[in-house]
Amino acid sequence: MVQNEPPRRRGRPPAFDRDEVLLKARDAFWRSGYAATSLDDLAAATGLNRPSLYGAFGDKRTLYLATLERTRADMIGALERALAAPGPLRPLLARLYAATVQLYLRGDPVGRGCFLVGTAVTEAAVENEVRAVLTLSFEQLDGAFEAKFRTATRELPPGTDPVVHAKLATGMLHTLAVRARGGASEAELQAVADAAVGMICGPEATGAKNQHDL
Amino acid sequence: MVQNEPPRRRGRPPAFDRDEVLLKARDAFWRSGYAATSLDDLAAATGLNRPSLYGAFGDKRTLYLATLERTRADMIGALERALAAPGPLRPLLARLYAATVQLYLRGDPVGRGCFLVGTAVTEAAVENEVRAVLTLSFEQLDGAFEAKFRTATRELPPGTDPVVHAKLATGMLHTLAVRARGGASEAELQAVADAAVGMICGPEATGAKNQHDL
DNA sequence: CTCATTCTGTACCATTTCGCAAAGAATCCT
DNA sequence: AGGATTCTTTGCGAAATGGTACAGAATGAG
Repeated sequence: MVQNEPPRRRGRPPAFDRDEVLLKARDAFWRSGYAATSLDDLAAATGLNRPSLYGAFGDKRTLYLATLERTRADMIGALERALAAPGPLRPLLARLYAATVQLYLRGDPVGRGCFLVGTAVTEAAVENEVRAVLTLSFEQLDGAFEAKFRTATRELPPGTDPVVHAKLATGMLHTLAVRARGGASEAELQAVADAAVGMICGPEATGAKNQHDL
Repeated sequence: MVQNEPPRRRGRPPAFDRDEVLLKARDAFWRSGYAATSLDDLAAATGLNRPSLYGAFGDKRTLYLATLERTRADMIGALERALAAPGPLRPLLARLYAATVQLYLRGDPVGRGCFLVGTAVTEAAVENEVRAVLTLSFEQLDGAFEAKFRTATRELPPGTDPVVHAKLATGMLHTLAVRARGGASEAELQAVADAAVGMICGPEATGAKNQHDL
């Protein structure tokens, strides 16, 4: 599928790895948001100077859209991989949310949360293309949870609607993202993550085989 | 309590109402976010020119903090009023979330969501004072829900922990805010709101008096 | 080797942005 | 009325910002 023969460009070869630069640019946006990140910031963060950056990715807005789209794809991929893991649902979700907490906690001096929620949500009200990425990512998050829940109805509270339940599961990711960027501690975030798992799977069965006994 | 005798300032009286200006400035920030809103935008939105704005509220950052703090106070006030309304819990929460949906849908061309989530979350990673307001507002949201849930345990699923449940209830506000700014339709948001109420109060009892029967 | 091609780096430009100085206008105090 | 005080307005200026022109460097083609 993939062409392992890179088609030998003509002139001087780029001195940077396009993918690395994209991720470093994303980090810069992630810290301060789109509007507050200048081209100088991006140049410093990536190691390229402005004209090279411009030549490789176009203007600031286009570069930002590229980081957004890249992140959306990464995120959905990671979620689908996590949801496809074997084993019962409850620990699977516990791992998923715990990993999310760890991701959102990264940053200095405070957790940066989710790149999309932390930067694109602000721009979305004004920038249609940003909003489109956001919309798509939310649909895909909801969709991935929904598909998983359809195949795991026996591990969910009886009468659960997978569509509705999926929106709750995505919502828990949203609140984790927002809280992390608000400076919540690891303990707080983990408490929310635990609450999310309990809410989705129902109260843990401790001894009694029917979880709906008092 | 309140001094109804306004203490007669000395010189030329201001030609604007401070509160109105603050709300108009908030609207400007609400649309485009903090960093993307220039002083000229603020001047145009409020009707004041830059030096007047500066004289009345200090620099852009201080003005933004004032709008943030004002919004936090308004929001908590509205939430506590809604939670203090008489009557059973389920319709109370339904009204609360439905009103939130309507608020978050306002905006053009797309719902602006929550002012705090839509603008402060981005800045919070870098601006300590912004983060402080955000932290406080989240604590107060959690706290208000928790207090209500403590007095309404009989209307919640058995074994519910008010502290944990409150975080879920706040989380539903977060996802509504984020989704609204992502362009979600009224129907989508209302579906999330309904899901939130169902999640918090447990499955609706239809006919059977015990909601835990199948 | 020479030339075309592509990337890099310096320098530059136009615009925007924040902030302020200073003069003019409206009100209060005496 | 006259001065003190506070707000408004015009206009300025320093800095930052996004973007680009152009010369130089590194590579492939012939």
